Amino acid sequence: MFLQSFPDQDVLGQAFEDALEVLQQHSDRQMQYSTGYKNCLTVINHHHHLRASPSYSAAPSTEDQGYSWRNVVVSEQSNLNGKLAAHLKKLRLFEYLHESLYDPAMANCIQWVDKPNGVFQFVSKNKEKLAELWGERKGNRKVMTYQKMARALRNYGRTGEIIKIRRKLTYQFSAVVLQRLAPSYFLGKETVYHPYIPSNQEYQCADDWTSYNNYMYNNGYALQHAS
DNA sequence: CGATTAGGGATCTTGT
DNA sequence: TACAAGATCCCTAATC
Repeated sequence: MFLQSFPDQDVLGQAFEDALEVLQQHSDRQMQYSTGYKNCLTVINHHHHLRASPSYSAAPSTEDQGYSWRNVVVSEQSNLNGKLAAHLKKLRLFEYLHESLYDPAMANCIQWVDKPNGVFQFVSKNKEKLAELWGERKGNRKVMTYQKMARALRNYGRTGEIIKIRRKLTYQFSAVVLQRLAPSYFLGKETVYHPYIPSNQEYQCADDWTSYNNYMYNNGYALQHAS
């Protein structure tokens, strides 16, 4: 549904260039990123003016009615040569997590469980490291911990950006968030979103959903859903 | 049992 | 000033 309004290659390329320019101009502020790709992705996420507004009224889910698109409206009203502040709105937690999921360097902290459906899982051993980096990115006074980060994550449960999956350290992005942040969105591909439906059957996934996880959770998981 | 993980109320902080 | 989006603190419960 987004395809009609999706920018062509030239426009997208220009968006990347503009994004880089924005980042260079503000490299001393929030944009303390490690790679150019992440920089571009984050900034371009905010180039909503490149898309036609009707896309948003066609949002497929009703669960996110509570989500505020105020910032989107602000972005639509601005342009790259003008109100940069609108594009530099604070990075949000779910954006950071999504970004990390595409960063190979973070694979030891967070990874996809079911990528097409936005299901991801923190790595128990290194989840605190991810939280620390999140805190550093935000420039918090104190060290961010997984416990505090998870508290923010639980708040997403109310607004629907991310919901908790009944599996250890596992969460799922909402369809809207996934569409908004997924790189495939920028490549002009559509993705079909399937809300996570737990079953007693063994979870099958092409990713690293290995015997370790099966060993850890399968039994208890089945029991939980039997009740 | 002890360590993790999960959930949520209350309050504070920061930026718009 | 009001509100958003956490951040922080803290306590309890469930699970491993």
